[in-house]
Amino acid sequence: MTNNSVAENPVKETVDESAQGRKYRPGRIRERNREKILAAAEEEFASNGYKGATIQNIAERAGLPKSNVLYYFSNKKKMYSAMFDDILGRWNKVFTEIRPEDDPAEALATFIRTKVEMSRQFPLASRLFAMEIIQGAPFLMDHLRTNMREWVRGRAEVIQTWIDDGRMAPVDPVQLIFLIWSSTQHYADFQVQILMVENKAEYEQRDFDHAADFLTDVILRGCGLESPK
Amino acid sequence: MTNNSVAENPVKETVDESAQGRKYRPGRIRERNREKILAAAEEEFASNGYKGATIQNIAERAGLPKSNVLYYFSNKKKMYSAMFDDILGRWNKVFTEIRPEDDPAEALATFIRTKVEMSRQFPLASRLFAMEIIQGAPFLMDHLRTNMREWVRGRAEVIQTWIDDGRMAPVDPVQLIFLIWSSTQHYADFQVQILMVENKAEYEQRDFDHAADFLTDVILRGCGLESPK
DNA sequence: CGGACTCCTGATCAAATGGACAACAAGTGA
DNA sequence: TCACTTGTTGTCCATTTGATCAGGAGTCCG
Repeated sequence: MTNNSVAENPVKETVDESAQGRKYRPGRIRERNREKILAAAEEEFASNGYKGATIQNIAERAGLPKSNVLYYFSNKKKMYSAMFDDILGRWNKVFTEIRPEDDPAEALATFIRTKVEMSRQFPLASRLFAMEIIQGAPFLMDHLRTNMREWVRGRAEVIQTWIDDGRMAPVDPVQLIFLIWSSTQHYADFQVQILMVENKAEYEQRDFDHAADFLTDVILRGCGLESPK
Repeated sequence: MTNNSVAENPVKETVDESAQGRKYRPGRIRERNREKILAAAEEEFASNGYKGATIQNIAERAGLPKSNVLYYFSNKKKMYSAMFDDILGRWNKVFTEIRPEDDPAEALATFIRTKVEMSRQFPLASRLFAMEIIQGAPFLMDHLRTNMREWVRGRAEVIQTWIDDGRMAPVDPVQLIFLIWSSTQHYADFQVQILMVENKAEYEQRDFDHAADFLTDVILRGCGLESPK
């Protein structure tokens, strides 16, 4: 019936549907509980996938009775969508702009570092996104088709002008974006594997710094650029 | 009770537990149905995750009654494990060996191409693996801790000797393996996203060739190497 | 053909789960 | 304090799902 909001407008402010026609301003209670629930939902959905996650578990993680959770999000699907609205909103605020007049090396380095930083700050978001895509993106299809496609094309064009101006090696710009995307995302998504292989219990800040250094170094050189600084 | 075989020995021949103490040679029927079921399981688990997958759906995909599926794999967990045994076995057969005396450029190029080819040939396997890791690798933990760790360390050592001999730029070998891993895996795991961004309906062979070319080009140059041939 | 084993499957069940609902509590502005 | 809105929660239910089981069909071999 009410179609999920992610598909329609991924970044809009998510107004809770059960507050329709209100005359009172919605108190803090609403906001606070919404946040608690969404945070719990991120954990639960990331650990078990959409179908595997249960409202009961989300409720427990949030420290609320199941009925109360269902009061805020009338069903599982809406909760999942609201969660992605949240995530995509957070991401969009951080996503780097690049311009033709920027220095290629610096711009790419910033992009890489920003994405690694996002893997550090929002690992759950990254994993949720990955799981959605892997499963065929039933909820994010529209977002990919519109916003994401435009985003990639925009950056690719800029990179292409850099290439045309002989400011970097002639590499496929779209592939380059995928490369940066995947290699940075990897630190969040495959955390367990990385930790296991390196025999560590958990990440430290310097692991991310080290990763970012390595990636900028190799990828920039791979593009015929000198790492800045 | 019977612990999952993946953890114990990822590559062993998976003998079906319900054929114990047989005096007759197990007919082809068994083998054929096992394969049908495991293929169906790959699809179903990859689409819905472990918890989201249902035996009923797997049965339908395999064209068998649910009871029959449960005759071959007495429960869901064993089916999931058997599936990973299968996958890891397939992978291990393809996994590239590298030696100190190899040419770095050629060895790395081969590695990259092999992994891209695996993304093309076994996209479901790749996605299943990714989902497992993202969800914390409850089933593959032991595999990561032993086989995978050794595998990475072995290759990293070889790469390090290349570096020590001045045959390539001094980059962190383990990070380099992660980079290759993630960027190649990406073509299978994020297929939907890539197709959507590039506005294509499905992959063609040349997409993989193009991707492999791009990755070898950029990564090798990033390691201070010339692409071979 | 007959026994021994493998293979197949419909019926059945207990547990889990998404969600509806109604009664009740708390907050809010006049 | 009153009227009205928002928030809370226990109870209940239909469905789904993993798994069991018993009986029967098919296959193989002497």
